[in-house]
Amino acid sequence: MIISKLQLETELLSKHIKPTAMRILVLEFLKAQSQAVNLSDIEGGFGQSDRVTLYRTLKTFEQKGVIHKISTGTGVKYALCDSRCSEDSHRDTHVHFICNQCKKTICLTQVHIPEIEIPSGFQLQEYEVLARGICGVCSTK
Amino acid sequence: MIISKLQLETELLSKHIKPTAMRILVLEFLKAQSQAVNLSDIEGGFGQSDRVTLYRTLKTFEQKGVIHKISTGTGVKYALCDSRCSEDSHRDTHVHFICNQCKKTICLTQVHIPEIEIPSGFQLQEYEVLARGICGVCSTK
DNA sequence: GTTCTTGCAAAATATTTGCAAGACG
DNA sequence: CGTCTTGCAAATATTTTGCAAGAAC
Repeated sequence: MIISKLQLETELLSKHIKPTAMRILVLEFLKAQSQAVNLSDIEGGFGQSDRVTLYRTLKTFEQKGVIHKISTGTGVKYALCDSRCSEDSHRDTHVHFICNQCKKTICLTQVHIPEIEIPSGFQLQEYEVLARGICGVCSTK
Repeated sequence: MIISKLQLETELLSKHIKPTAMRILVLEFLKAQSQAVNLSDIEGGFGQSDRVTLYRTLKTFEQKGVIHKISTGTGVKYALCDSRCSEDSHRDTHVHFICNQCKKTICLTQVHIPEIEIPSGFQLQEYEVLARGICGVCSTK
C-alpha cells in the first residue's frame, strides 16, 4: 500500500504536528513496517539523518499520539498508535509480542485484553501486556 | 522482618549461586524493599560499591531466578522473583504497577492475570502486565 | 592451584542539552 | 520578524568488556 505525501501531511496536521520533510519521511517509514522498530532501524531507513533529530521527531510523535514506545527488555522500540490516539487520549492497551528467537516485536492490536483487577486504592489509567514466546515465522522453521 | 545471614546464604545456595559478601548484601537490600528499585537505589543502599560489580551481581541473580528486570519506560528496575523461580523455570507472570505520580513500581503478585489469547502460530511462553495509574499512597494525597 | 568474583579502567551504547543556522509563515 | 525545526558539538547516562588482583574451595 502506497500512501501519498498529502495523506501523510494531512495525518500529521490532524494530530497537530507541523508536517516537515523529516517528519513525513519518518512517518512513511513507520507505516511501512509490520513490526516495532528501534532507532537504528529508522536511521538505516534513510540515507542521511541525524540521530538527535530522530530522537526529537520520535518524542514529538509520542507526545502527540502518533507512536508509542515499547520497552522490550532489550532496548526501546517504536510502533504506530491507533489512529484514535491524540495528545489528550493516548491509549495503547494491547499486546506486544516479543519473539524470543528472532527478537521481533509485534503489536497484536486485535487481541482482546481482559480487564484486570487491581487492589483497592490503586487507580488504573492504562495498561499493556508484554508477551514473550516464539512468533509464527520462527515456530515453523 | 529481619533475615539472618544464614538464611540469605541458604537461599542463594538453593538457587545455585555462591553466597559471597556482595551478593548477600544485595539480596538483603532487595528483600527490604517494598517496590522495584533501580541501580542507583541499590548503589545508594551500601557505603561502597562498584557499579560494574552490581551489574554483574544483578545479571547473575536474574539468570538464576532470584530477581526479574522490569522496563518501566523510564529506566530499568529490579524486583525479587517468586521463590519458585529458578534458572530453568523463570516465570514472572504478574502485574507491575507503575505510579504515574510518584513513579514507584510495585509488583502486584496477588493480582490474578487472566489467560490471554494470541493468534494461532504464536507460541506463548510468558507474559507480564504493565499497569499505569495512581498508587494507593498518591491517590489519598 | 584452579576457578570464580571483584574492582578498576576503558570502551561502547544510548539519550539529552545548548546553540546557531535555516525554514516557514 | 518571530517561531519552530534541524544539525552539529558536546555533555550525560547506561551498560558492557578486558584484565589483573584477590578470595574461596
